Amino acid sequence: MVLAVGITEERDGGGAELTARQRTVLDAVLTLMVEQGGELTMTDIARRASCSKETLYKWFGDRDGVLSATVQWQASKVRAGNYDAQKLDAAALRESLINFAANWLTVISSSTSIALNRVAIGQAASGKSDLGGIVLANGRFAIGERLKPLLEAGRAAHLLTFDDAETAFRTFFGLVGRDVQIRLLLGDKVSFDRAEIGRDAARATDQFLTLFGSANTGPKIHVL
Amino acid sequence: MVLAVGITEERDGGGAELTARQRTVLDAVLTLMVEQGGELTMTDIARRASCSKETLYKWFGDRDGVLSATVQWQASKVRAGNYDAQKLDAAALRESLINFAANWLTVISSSTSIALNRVAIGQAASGKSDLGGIVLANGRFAIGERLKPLLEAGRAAHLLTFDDAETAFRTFFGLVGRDVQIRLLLGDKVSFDRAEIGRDAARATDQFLTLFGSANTGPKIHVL
DNA sequence: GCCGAACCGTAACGTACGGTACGGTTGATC
DNA sequence: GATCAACCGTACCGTACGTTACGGTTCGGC
Repeated sequence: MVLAVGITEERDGGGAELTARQRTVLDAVLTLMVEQGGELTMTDIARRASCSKETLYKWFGDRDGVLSATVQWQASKVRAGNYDAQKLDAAALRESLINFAANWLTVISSSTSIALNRVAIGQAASGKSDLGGIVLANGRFAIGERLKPLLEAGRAAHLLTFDDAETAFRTFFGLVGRDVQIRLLLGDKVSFDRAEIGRDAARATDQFLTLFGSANTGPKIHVL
Repeated sequence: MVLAVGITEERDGGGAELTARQRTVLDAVLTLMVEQGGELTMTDIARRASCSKETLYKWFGDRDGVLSATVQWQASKVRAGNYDAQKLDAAALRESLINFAANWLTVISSSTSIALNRVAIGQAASGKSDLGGIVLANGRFAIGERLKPLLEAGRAAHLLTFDDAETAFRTFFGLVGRDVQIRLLLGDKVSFDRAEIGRDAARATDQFLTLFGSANTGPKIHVL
């Protein structure tokens, strides 16, 4: 729950201690990020959120605090439920993996995620207040921790074969994401509707099962 | 010689028309990007390059022009030779793929590439002067165009099976890059020495061959 | 040796923006 | 209805930085 945020910074992680008003302010920051990219001034934020700059500074300390709180606020909204896999057979495993993949693709192709990652990357360049770490912890690493139990359940059920869950997950990550995220971050217009996401998720999952599935339980049809 | 800085951008691609002095200036910008991240002021650049700001503006128009010229200058240096594959057998194909993968991993994990991508992504957020497009064209898409002939030669030699070279390449891209690039861009310290790159390149290649290799020519040993 | 072009170093200008101060308003508490 | 805290809107301040201007120096051509 509490996110360790580097050496300094020990803000709460989930936004649980934010007032409703503060949450609406941070939502305003989010929409502003999406609308005009990383270029948000404190004045912009104050105007959009209909609050005074003084209040912003009182609540969040400085501009960096506003950005940091916004990233964590968004992160706290993304958490999806874990898939606890009972009665896991090959079909259930495949379906769960496809769900994970589709979910992930939906997240990274959302305009909110793109804007947030851009801000965090821009910040990572200049070094202060580890937004990149927060985004990683709530994106890449969070999904890894949520997926690993499923992979290990698959292994326990003799549906998957691998030594290291982390390594297996990283391959899954690569098969699902491919070049999508970097292209989106660099401004490439990638059309990505629901149907396409579903197809990609299934393809990535079947490729993953080809690589890591036990001999007797490969995918039904290997779709290239 | 004079760089057009208009709406549409129709700059020359390679920096072939830059004078030696201009190239050293752009190299100074590159090292500055690496050293202090996206935060470079015109004064910084002028001081580091031992040139006057007036000259910078004369040569490149404005700050954006400097950044854009720098990105293209770096891009013009990255082009590596194509692999023309004669007498292609399974071993040669595998070796070429591993070379591609290792090369690519080396590039994306270099501090220059990271700095450049960060600048381009930051710019992509604000919209003006498509640095993201330039980086994509010289990174992701350039390597795609260089790899496809090899893939198609592999198919012609009945070593690979796929319908669409683009799709096959994107899977290869995902297997090679996995989460490396996004983690590096977000500031995660990923240790990545030459040995590790070699191992990753081989693993990704063997996974790719498992997925796309013809039945009779899989990888020697499937390394998970 | 003179001229002009190119360029360096630095100073100066204008503005945008982070951060602060302050008067006015709302709303809860008593 | 008096009091007080929280907050809005706006004006204000200081500075950093993009951009321009200018005096001084180097250097090739004649």
